[in-house]
Amino acid sequence: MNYWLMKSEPDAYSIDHLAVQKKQIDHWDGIRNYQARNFIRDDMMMGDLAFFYHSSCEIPAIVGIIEIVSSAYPDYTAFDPAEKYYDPKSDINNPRWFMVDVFLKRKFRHHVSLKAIRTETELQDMRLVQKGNRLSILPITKREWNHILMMEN
DNA sequence: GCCAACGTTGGC
DNA sequence: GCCAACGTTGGC
Repeated sequence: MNYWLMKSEPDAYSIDHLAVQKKQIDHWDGIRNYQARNFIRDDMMMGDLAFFYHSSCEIPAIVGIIEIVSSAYPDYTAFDPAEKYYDPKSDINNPRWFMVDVFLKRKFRHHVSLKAIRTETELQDMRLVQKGNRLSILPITKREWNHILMMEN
């Protein structure tokens, strides 16, 4: 059982987009970074929990909790030239990119902003607050997970 | 819109 | 394998 943080730009896909999906389940597509790909393909497991993080927006923040409800499978949007994240180098017989399905467990009553996270001495080791971090999938320790849950209240 | 920090690409 | 050029991410 692992903990993660998963980033999405709310203009492209926010937690409310997930909330209106049937059964509140959707696929998490568009990962086009090898390190993030390796995390979801090799380390992510069904039952893992993740924070849903809004990036590149007015108030970057953790906005809810999602559960991983599939194992990793090929990201089929990479095969479709009409898709934004089409990648001609991803072969259907040897897929380069993967995705998982996620289920919305709950939206936070109070968002936990990046700004607030930066002020917590207990969270200074998080890659999220370190300089130059661009990874869209980040592992989180149980200690960090619990601390952020505490910050919500 | 700016820009720092990466990651990727491709010539050599 | 090196590295300059280029593209992207994401906070501010």
